[in-house]
Amino acid sequence: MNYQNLLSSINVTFETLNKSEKKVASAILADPEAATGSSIANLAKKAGVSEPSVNRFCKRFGTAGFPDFKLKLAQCLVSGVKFVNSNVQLNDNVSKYTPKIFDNAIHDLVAIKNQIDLSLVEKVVDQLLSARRIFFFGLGTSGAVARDAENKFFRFDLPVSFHVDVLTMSMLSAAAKPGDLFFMISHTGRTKAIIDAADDAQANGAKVVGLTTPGSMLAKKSNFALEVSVSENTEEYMAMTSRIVHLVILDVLATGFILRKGPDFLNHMEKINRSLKPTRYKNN
Amino acid sequence: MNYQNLLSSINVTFETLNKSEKKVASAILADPEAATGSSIANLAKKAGVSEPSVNRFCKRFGTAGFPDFKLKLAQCLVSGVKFVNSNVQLNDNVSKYTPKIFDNAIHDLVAIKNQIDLSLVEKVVDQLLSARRIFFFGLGTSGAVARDAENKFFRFDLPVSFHVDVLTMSMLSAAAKPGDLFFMISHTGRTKAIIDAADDAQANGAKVVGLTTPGSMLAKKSNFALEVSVSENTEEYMAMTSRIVHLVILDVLATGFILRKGPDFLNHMEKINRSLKPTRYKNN
DNA sequence: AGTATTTCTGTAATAAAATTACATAAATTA
DNA sequence: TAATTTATGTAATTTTATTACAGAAATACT
Repeated sequence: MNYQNLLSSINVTFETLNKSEKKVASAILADPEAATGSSIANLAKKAGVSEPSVNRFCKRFGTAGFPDFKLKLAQCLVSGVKFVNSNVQLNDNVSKYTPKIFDNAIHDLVAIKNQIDLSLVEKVVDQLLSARRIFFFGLGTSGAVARDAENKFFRFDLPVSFHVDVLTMSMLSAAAKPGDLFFMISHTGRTKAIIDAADDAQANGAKVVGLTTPGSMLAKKSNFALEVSVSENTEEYMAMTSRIVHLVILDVLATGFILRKGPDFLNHMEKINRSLKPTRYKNN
Repeated sequence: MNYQNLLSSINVTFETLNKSEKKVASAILADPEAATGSSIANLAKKAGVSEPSVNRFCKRFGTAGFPDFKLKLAQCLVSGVKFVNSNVQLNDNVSKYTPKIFDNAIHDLVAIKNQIDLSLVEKVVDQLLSARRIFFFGLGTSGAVARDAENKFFRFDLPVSFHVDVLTMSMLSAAAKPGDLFFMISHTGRTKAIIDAADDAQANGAKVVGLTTPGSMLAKKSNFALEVSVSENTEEYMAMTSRIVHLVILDVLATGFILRKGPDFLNHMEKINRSLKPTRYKNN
């Protein structure tokens, strides 16, 4: 049992628990923080079960006993993986919604970190290295991600551009050539302009990388689909964690690119960084 | 006492401790992991002191007692361990650097989540609510953040724009008026164009919010400084976690804004979301 | 349906752990 | 050196957790 995910273990196995264990689980899930601070008697009372039931519950989840359980629970709370009850509610105040927004982002990053297909990352880095030109396409929120990507990759000494204009996308994909890499960013993976451009680019022999939801239309049409699934219900209040994950994945790809280029390449980038000096005031 | 740094607090204050406290401190520092698992009797024996001495030690460091101390110690170990060894190395392969990039982002989000000044968040939300116009300014990486912010806030039924052009920034800040809100995004907080614009805007009676590094020039010049300090050395390979944190903070602000507007506002936003439907292919 | 068997859960006893009150020892000050 | 403060340990008390066991509930099997 991985104690980093003690809370989610409880969540996942909830239905398989028996009556009193369910009561204990509910009491803990309702307020995990509080659980780490309370005594076994207290928690038993809160859950409406006997103390030994709580103790048995702890052992069932692979801990030595109640104190050990509290310890592991406390640790798993720190790492921020508190994805229980982290939906923003209409009556939340600032001290409620703020950690929730953070927790959602953290939770999804942890999840994708563990799920990401490393060999696929490697393959996409290969593509980036061998591309003759790179285009980043994105609309709406993903437009900002595309812009961020361009801001990173233009330093790599090859023609990179980002586009948020559907007409430009049409023209570029119509004029695509082998050796071109079209990097399509779309959370839904259903944006018409992006899909159409992916089709055209591929028909013209260019390669398409899709950064999108698993199984989406874009994922299916991409030569390389970087699939990112995030928690639901972050959209209502527009805290879309998918774009956060997308940005981090682009960081990973950029890092992979630099490492493959070798140490000499760091000099090239240092040159670029130095150029920023005159745009800044000196410290203090 | 900040329990995130319990271990380093012990380290720092070590010399000021008295004899038996030093013994306890040494025993804990020698093997903090073990300390989290042992009983007070055990630790007392290991340190060569009495049990109440251990108990007093715990209270001195701001914890309720020994069990509470163990809990906080365990928590600080979790975040501390991750902090070590998460720098990308030149000879890292994909399975090494990928989790490191994720861990850096996760670590910083957890840190800021715990540090963020909630009353300041509330105040900035107030400003956003009462602003007549909102401008997001950012350059380079922060330009993408500014764009993302605009993409969120334009839905809020008030004039919002983002700018990445220094001439436009000059003109807008020169023409600033009371009621205008200038939201300046700059990781370094030393970008000349941004600082100058902040000065001008403020001189003209507009309010300035700065999203930047603690104590930076921009922080000092802002009416409201959202200060974000992130781990060093994420810049060399350009995985700048600061922008990730900035985006999440903007999510928090947007969420705060919506919640303050009340449930009716969700309808307004639903209308906006519906407008996207024809731009997308149907599922499957 | 009714009995047997297994699984679950609580009570009460026991054990372990932590805290407190107090007394003595050490250090500091006058 | 005596007075006072501070530090530390002993022992008692209290709190907390665990165990052993018995009765209840659920399940399986005639």
